Amino acid sequence: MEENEYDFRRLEAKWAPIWESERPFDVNDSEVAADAPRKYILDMFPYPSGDLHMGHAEVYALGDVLARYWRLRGHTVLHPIGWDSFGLPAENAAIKRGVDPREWTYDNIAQQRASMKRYAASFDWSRVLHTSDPEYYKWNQWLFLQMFDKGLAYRKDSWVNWDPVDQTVLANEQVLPDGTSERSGAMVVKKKLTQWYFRITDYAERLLNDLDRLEGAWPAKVLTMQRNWIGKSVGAEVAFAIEGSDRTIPVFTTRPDTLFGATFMVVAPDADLASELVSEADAATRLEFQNYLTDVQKKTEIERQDATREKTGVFLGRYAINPVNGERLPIYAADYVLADYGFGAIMAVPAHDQRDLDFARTFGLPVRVVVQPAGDDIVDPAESGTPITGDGPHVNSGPLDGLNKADAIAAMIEVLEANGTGSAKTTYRLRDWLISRQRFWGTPIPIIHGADGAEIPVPEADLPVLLPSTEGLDLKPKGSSPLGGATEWVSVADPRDGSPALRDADTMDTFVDSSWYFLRFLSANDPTKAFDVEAVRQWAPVDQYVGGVEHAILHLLYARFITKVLHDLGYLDFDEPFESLLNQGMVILDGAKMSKSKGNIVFFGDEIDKFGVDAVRLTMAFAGPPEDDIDWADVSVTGSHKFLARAWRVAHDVASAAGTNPAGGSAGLRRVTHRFLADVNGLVESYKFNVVIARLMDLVNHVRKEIDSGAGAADPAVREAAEVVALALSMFAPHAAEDMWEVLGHERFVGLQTFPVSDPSLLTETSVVAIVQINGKVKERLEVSPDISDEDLRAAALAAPAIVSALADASPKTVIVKAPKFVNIVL
RNA sequence: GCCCCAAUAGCCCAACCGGCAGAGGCAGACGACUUAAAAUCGUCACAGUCAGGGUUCGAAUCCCUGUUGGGGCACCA
Repeated sequence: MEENEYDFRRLEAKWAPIWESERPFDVNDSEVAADAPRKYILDMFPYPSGDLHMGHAEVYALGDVLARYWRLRGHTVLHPIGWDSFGLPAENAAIKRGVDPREWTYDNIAQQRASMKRYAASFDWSRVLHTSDPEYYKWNQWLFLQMFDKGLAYRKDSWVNWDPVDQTVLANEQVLPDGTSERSGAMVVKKKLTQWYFRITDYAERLLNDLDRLEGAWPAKVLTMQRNWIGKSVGAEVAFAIEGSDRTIPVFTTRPDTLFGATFMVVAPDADLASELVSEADAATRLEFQNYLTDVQKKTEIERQDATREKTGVFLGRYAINPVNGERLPIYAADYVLADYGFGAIMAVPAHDQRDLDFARTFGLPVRVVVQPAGDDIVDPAESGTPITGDGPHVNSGPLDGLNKADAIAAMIEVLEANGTGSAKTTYRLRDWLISRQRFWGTPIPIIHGADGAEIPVPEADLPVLLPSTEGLDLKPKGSSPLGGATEWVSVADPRDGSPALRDADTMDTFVDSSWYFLRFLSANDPTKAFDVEAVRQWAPVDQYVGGVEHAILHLLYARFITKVLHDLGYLDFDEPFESLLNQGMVILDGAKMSKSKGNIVFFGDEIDKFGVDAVRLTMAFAGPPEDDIDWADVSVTGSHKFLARAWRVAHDVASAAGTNPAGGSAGLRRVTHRFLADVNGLVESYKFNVVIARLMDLVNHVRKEIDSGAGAADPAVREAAEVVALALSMFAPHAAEDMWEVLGHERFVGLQTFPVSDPSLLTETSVVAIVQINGKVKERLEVSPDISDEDLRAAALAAPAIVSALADASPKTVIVKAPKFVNIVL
């Protein structure tokens, strides 16, 4: 192929080695001026399973647009990349093939890294990290110890989510709404196990409140999902005495004002409380309860969550005492009450709660109305089956009678507090983050268990606790960590006195790894600390984060949490990690998600081979708004390729010398060029990459026209336009843009240039077309000066022959004038 | 069931504070170049904005109702 034809293969072969050796996008902190404007642009790092796919192609194309944009705006941009390389797929692959997970992982990383280089994203390759490197996970262990020290990492015995396929526990966040594992797809079962937790619930209120600060900078959808997940609810805690017992049952309610309407009490069958209460009942009741509990535990999550199914439960043979009126309330166990929310027990107010009403109607329990909204058609809930949930004056409620809901709630809390039987209380749906996993390929938990049961942190000097060799180790999931089988590794001396002790054999959830990696990038090669506080001060928080919405809750919530913890520990002076967030959509095909089983996969490598890196990247950005899915069947990579060829040819046609003063060039073309410059910032910053490209195409069309039929290739305005095209195109198609820049006679690198400033004096038109309407219908177009006054335009419109004849002798009622564009004559 | 978002040309998508529905692309038709084709260049056509109602001098844009599609939540006391 000749050198004057656009050939993406030649351009890729030419520029890749130059970028590789010159490293234009590496950031050396010692060379960045203290007052240089900086941007930290971060793309979610990949998990190394196989080669890159089209989803990666999209994130890294879009992230790179933003990174390159900020360089064009004169910022020093940090744009790092690494690999999230611990995790189950490596381990499962290793088991299947009998190899070390390390091998599988680092082979995949090598492959992805090569593809990533070929993709020419402007990454700083000097800061690459892999979370499975001891140099990285050492600091994971350090983080764990910091949290352990503050009581934020702890072990407890609890019902946990167990994935029977992967044979490990899961965090709540990893269980899908249908009760399956987001990893293996298996139906998750509950198991009672002792596990490590991070105390994220301590941060629930801040995690919720600080979402307000992200309003507008994060997608509204993500904010909503996080708010839902945290699930704050405000109400009161009420203690019920139990007849024949010294203990009380605390319950949480959002409606303490309805306490006089409580007619029974329900505890979760799988809560310890239920067993405790029933233990003193008669044998028949105990047996009935046992059978019920067994039934409940056999239910899948889907069955259990079906709100439409008939309420079930058993009477426990015990009574609670209503603290405000002394009434005896029978206590039931029923599975519509959850063991791990609130206190695992509720007061039931059937008149005002659908679930309680359903239960009461099934079991023939009394229903007492205590809120009576105005209106004749209020039917007894016991009859209608519909509870009264609206506001209204309270009745049958002693001191609360006549009060509305808000006042009654406040009054009731006062009563409870005065009696010492309750208080205001807020609960959250969010539970503590279960971080231990019974698998090999993760960060070992740096704890030693003494013979006396003490949990002893591994001394910081002994970090990292390295994963043992897989030699002779059975990685097959068997319900306990494979590390437990590494006898030599597990057996250690107690740091306190040298007596025999055991290492904790579990590894950490890989979401721990990714919860702080953005900090590690800032000093990725520093062996002495997790992150450098000075570098953090310079770069963090992340200005722009780019990645998939599938991490809306998990990763983003955890990263926010860990950031706040590190803030509180004094390491960070900010407490939100990501200032703004862009969620890109998915790449799909023919309306469906690509999947191996459906065989509708578009392969990254194939597309790049066929059309070139630039065309694929351009297509990703041009397809539509970034948050929308891209149907690969709807886009034209060929079209992108054609445009790149067209743009590239324009640079070749330019006949003026580099440095030519554009003044005096075609005013029309200069106006288009400067309009583009005036608009490009706002467009990129509002993520309208597709519009930027459309405008760029428009600009190229104008230059083409100018070259072919206007003032010609020597017009300095043509050079000016071609240079702007090269600069702007560098955000999307770096090879083509870099080559254009060279052809235009400039020193490399186009990606390190800055946009010229738009000259406002070039933007104004010499004349504009004003439309004249009569009753909203366009009747005439007038060519007028752009700075015409309302009065002059009005006069011109009324004097226009077409208007005069259209009006005949009708006289206008109103004339609305918006100079210089618009006149509407209303009759 | 509840909440949120969307719907513009055959297709992907633009349209600022309400002011001529079109920036760009794909697909299409025609023409130039060519022995021919590809490539390239040029020209053209195509919708009245999901439906119905309202506000307004004027609505794709604001409000209401509905339809369709997408997403989130859902026995959380």
